[in-house]
Amino acid sequence: MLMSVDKSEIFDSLSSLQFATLLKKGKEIKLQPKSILFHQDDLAERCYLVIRGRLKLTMLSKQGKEIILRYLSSGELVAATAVLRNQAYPLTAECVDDTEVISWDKATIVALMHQYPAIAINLLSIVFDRIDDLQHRYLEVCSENVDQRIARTLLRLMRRAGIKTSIGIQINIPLSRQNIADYCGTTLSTVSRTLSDWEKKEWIQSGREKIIIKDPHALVLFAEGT
Amino acid sequence: MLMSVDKSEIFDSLSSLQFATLLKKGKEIKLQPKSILFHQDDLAERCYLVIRGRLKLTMLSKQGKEIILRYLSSGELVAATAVLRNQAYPLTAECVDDTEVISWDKATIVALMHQYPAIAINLLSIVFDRIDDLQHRYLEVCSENVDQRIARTLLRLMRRAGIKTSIGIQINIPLSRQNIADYCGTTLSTVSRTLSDWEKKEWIQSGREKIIIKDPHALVLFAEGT
DNA sequence: ACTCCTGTTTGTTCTAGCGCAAAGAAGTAA
DNA sequence: TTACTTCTTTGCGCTAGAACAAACAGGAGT
Repeated sequence: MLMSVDKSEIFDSLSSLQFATLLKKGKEIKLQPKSILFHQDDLAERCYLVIRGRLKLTMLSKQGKEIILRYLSSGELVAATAVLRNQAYPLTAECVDDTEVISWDKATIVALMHQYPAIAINLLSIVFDRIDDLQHRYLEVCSENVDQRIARTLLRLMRRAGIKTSIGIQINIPLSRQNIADYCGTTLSTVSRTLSDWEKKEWIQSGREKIIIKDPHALVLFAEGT
Repeated sequence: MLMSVDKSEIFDSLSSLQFATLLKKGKEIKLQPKSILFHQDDLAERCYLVIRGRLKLTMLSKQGKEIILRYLSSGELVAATAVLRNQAYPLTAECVDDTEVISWDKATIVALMHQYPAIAINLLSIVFDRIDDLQHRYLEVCSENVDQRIARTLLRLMRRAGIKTSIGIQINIPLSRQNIADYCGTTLSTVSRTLSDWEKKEWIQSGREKIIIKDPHALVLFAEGT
């Protein structure tokens, strides 16, 4: 199990001994697919490191529309900042697969950060990635049309969760049309139409909750608006 | 001058002596309105603390559309994360008023964070605010219609830069219709139409680059979709 | 005063893409 | 097998809001 976690950026400069202690201080939790790790607006008491599986992070708007902010996989940390600030979770974390996480409470995390200052600095680096990602997506949703955004979404997911197959790179997350729509701020029908179109062009091949990208380059060009 | 800065969150738990040393280690820069502090895609060599005035942070999309990410005022830090990671600035910072900033290079910032671990932790807190803001705006742009977003934008700016006047709360930033459009991902014409409408309803009063909010409550209700 | 420049208003046209709905396909459980 | 549930495709109408353009207005400089 350690194998899969020790790549985690947050604990980069710790020795394996230190890292083991750290894991021991946390609480291990196993979760079923579709179970909720925590709900948006609940008070953030613990933060979580994904050990195995995948989490889907979503927000719900006042009008009840769900948007997907990010998929997390093993080695990634969630809710650290909310916990540090004694705030409510700003989003909901739901498992997509069988998932295993380790959690720490605020006191432990703060103590750890003072003991190993590198943790805070590494955490900054992670948080910056999120900002960067969000800023770009915000830019996209403000300045690009839906099809381009769908293309970028597929590419993004491919990079984060792609596995090679004989005919292309498959996105290794069960992903419905609705999910993609929630991910890039559009509707199910539009995604379906667009994907059908790309399937005809042989850029992708898709089935029920399954997408294989056959021609990433074509998608990139399309996303860039050419 | 220190007066205006020592509220800055980042250096919360430092003594005034420590804080003074810190300021001395930085380089002071004075800038004219409309001058550029740094450009998107330039290599990030220094980060900046605003002492006086205001910065406008923008990103440019590949298609050449500008979006406004945030206005910064005194006591706020920008580009710390980009500098820490030796990356390019992900955005452009432009002065809106006469502005004064202090800058540090990477080596200094890193040294400071190791000397005073509280800085990194405070910085985390700031960065989290940005994420929170961005996530909410992302949610809005995905799930709300333009008018609602314009309302939220005005309210947001009012909270960050509002000053009381006899007839309402004025947004103390020179703000054109185009700026508002860039801020919430729409077009000049739409903003103009919407504001005209609200002016008739006496929710706001506006002139050239000037907006006074007369009825914040009405705007809140409208933004919530009621 | 006049001119220039930059911002604002408003009209008109046009289309991307949303909303709704109905039918089809792929799993799943009995 | 059948019945069910959940996902997907596709058609059609409709409207929010973008795009373009022309006229208008407020400041700054001379």
